[in-house]
Amino acid sequence: MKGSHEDRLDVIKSRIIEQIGNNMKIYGVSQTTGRVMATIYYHQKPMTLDELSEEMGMTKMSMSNAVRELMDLGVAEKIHVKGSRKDHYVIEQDYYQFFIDLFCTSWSKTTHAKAATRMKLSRDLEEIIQDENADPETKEEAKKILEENHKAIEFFNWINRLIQHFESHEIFKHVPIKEGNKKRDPY
Amino acid sequence: MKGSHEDRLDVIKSRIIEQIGNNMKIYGVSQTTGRVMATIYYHQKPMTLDELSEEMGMTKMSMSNAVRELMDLGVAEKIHVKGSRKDHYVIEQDYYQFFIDLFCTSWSKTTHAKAATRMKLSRDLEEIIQDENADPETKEEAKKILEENHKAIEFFNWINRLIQHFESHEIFKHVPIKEGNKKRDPY
DNA sequence: AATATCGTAAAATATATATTTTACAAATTT
DNA sequence: AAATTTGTAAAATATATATTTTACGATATT
Repeated sequence: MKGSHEDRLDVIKSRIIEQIGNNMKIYGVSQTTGRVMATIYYHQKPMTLDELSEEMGMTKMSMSNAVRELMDLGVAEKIHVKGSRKDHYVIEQDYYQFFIDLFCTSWSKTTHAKAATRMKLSRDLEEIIQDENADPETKEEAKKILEENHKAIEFFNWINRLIQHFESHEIFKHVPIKEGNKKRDPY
Repeated sequence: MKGSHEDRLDVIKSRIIEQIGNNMKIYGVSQTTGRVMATIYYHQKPMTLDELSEEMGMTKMSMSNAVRELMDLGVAEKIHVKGSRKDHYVIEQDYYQFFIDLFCTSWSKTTHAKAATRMKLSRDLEEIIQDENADPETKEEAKKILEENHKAIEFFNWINRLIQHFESHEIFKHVPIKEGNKKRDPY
């Protein structure tokens, strides 16, 4: 009878971990990576690749890939535990900061490069528009695209400002975390 | 000489479309769907599946899948053009509204269901905690998970409020679109 | 009513992604 | 320095996703 409760708890835990794995897919990370993240989170202590491998029944290599992805996203950190040769990994504990990290990493990754590309294309378009030999119809279309490009660049700038709005936690002033978690304030 | 400018314009156009296709991947839509979206957008007129198929060099079936995905995300709309039997598709023209549609659709899709699951699990945990036969250690862990669950539910609520913050365009008060596009106001 | 057109479901194929296996360099212990 | 352990790259395999082909019902046209 005693064991059945533990079993139920394990079921609950694995369902939560599974759910988080699915959730993470919208952030653009693979299900496995999401599960690794959740596993470390619920373990409450830093974990090694071998522990993860054991716990999840997958190869160490997969775990290595997953934690790298998490570190790239800025939500996992490699820490040294003295007495052990193995790398240990910890996960951002704050849900909101976690969200911000994921959101901002994936967004800022694109905007800069994309805006730069657009600007380059805008210069090409300008050339066509300036060229006197260019066919008027072509020029007309170039102008339209140039305008679109301008709008796109403006939009990328807005995204950047939005990222800042989140990173600076300004957003919480306008969409407050209602109750609890007061300790996040010091950020 | 005249043709070369047109060619250059085509290159620019296809690069932009390609870029948008890549961009969209972070929103969780496939590259093809992103390209379809960009193709319709830059075409400036409603497009049919056959036109898209022709333009993109892919089967009509693929186009059908893509536009359905876009409609599910709330960024494309099927319209009737009189005189034609074929369905025509249009794309949300406003970058910001487009962003909001994508963001909110993908987020709200998860939160409701996920919060419900968590609440159900919380009730299961309560049962374990209340049960006098349960092992104290197990109870302790159940309490911890229950608390985590509570935090998660609170977070989902925050996400919902965040979605509202975007859908209501409140966000623009705090992260304004600097210049131009004044016509968006009436939303 | 017969014929043609349109859109999409279902099955088949092709492509991309995830996972494991194998191999090896770098660091650590003996 | 030899042997062991750790983490990861590269290649091989397995799995999932995207795309096309085929087939067919619904609607419109003749």
